[in-house]
Amino acid sequence: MNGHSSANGDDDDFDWDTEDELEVDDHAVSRSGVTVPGEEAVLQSAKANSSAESSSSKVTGHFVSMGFRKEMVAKAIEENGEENTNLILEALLQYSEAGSSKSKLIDHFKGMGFSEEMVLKAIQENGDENTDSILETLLTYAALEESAPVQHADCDYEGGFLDDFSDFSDIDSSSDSEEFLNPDSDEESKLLFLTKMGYSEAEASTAMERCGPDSSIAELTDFICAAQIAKAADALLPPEEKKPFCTDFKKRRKLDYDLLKKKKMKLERRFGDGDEVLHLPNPMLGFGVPTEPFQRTQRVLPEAAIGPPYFYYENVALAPKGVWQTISRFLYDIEPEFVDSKYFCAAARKRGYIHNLPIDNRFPLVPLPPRNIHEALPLTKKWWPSWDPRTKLNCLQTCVASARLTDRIRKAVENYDGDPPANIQKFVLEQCRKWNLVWVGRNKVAPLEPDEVEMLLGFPKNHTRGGGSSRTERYKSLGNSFQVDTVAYHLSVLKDMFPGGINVLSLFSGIGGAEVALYRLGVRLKTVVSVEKSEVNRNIVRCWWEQTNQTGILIDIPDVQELNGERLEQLMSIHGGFDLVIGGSPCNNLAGSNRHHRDGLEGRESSLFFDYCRILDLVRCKMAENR
DNA sequence: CCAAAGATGAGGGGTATG
DNA sequence: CATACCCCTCATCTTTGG
Repeated sequence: MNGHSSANGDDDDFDWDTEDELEVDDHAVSRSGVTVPGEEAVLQSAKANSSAESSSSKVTGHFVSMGFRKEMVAKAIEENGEENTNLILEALLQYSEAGSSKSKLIDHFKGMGFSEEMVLKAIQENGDENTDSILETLLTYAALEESAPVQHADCDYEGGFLDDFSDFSDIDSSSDSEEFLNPDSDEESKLLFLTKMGYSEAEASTAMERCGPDSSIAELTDFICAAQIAKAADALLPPEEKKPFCTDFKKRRKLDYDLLKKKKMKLERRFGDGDEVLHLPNPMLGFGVPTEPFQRTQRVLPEAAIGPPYFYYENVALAPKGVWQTISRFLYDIEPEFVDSKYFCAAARKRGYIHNLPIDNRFPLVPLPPRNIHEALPLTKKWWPSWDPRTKLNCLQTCVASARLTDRIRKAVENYDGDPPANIQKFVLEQCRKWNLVWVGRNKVAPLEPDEVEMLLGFPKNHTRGGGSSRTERYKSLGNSFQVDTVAYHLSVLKDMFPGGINVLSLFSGIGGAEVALYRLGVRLKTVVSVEKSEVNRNIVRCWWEQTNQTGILIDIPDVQELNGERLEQLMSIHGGFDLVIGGSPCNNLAGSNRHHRDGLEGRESSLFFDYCRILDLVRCKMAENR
């Protein structure tokens, strides 16, 4: 996780570098992929280092920047010499505290068919945090092995690039280099800094010329990256795919980026052929829903998956390819249960759930919520035109339609006495489906009100209302939440098992979907430790907790990073172990509606999934110890 | 008058299904 | 091939509160 984790504070604080940082990641991957055709990658970079002035400290710095302790690195270098960074890395992995999770990562990629050597190399280049980058690098290696070797002479930048990138990637989080990022720094110091980062003087000065004297270090390195990537792309891509030179730097950068993205997709498709594909069930009934006859009451859990504690993980079903395989792999290879909440309420919500709960003797919350639009929103029935065939709403999302759109629809429809012509109907229906609009008057559609969303999702009315929550925030929090009836159905098996109540660790709690589900099931909440970064959401849960006269204790923690082994141990010794670890990690880098950063499980927010795993592992270890 | 919070509107593509 | 769908982000405008 990089320095400014999304778990604390909003992204707004870091506007200035977010985009660049992400792009640099991608550049680095593709660049390194091209400049490193064979197995000498590591040696090569080591050589480049030793030719630099203070090679030993640079090697040390490199590994320290990867998150290893300085003493450890020193020990590893002493044992293995500084020439073979591969050996050093291996040694570090062995005695690192994070060794277990790293070897898990290595195993993960080895399981995908990559050689250990390649995997280690890729991890070394990308760090162990960004598995997507690692995968991308591995895919590039694989592609390069297949295709003709790339000429080395083509690239002037090979000198220590790998290590330089690691150094650079560190700049954002290392406070003592902040001065260099100051756009006011004078030209000489910028030049010096760039060369210190390993770029050639020629590159640095070209970049300064092109970007102007006021450009920041970030802009300059971006430019250099783009120049390098352009070269790399030229070498990699067949001539017909080359784009004409584009003078607009930003545009050009985007072009290169898009090209490489496509390339990656192509590779993944080819590479993924051998892999098993995880299909979403159709209809999406999971192991069964209360309203349909299909039901599965038995399954065999992998040995490693069996609790305590019970755990329950949720995320969007329609994630990019491979994401659910990865999630499942990290959660003890349990088969995900994909369920569409349209079988529980009047709105669709396709989600995947991975849990180790029993699946027999489930029961639903009563009363069963209305399952079509007219029952859920009776006032719309009067105005619903016969040519709108919808009976269910689409997924309730975080944003709602603009007034301008509903106005356009009104104008389009009110021109006609009877039914509008087919093309108008098509347009209106398209927009209604896209924005979940309902008919609230003659020729009048409208987005759902927040309290209607609360009802559809199974929350008490006004659950998110007031207490400092704005309208937009309500939509956002609700859109990011559980459908309570669906989750409650899965959790219902706990009721008989824990008549005295349970201790819950609720990660990424949001507005408390899990807590509300358990409460509505009649499961007593003894202790709830709730981790949620949004203060507004924490207040919502706190208010709900107090007004429902809970007899247990609610502890809220704002930052998931705070929940380390020590803190967990403390909590568990005071309150007893946890019976249930529950949470849905952020989906915004997985969700289809995200136009900008649908980066997969390694995205800035969605990568918090790995914190879920980390914490679950810690709880499991401590629970096993105390048995 | 200003700054900050809130609301608004514009905006693409991956993945599955037929 | 077309079609449907998706726990969305960003820049900009508007409102609020001092």
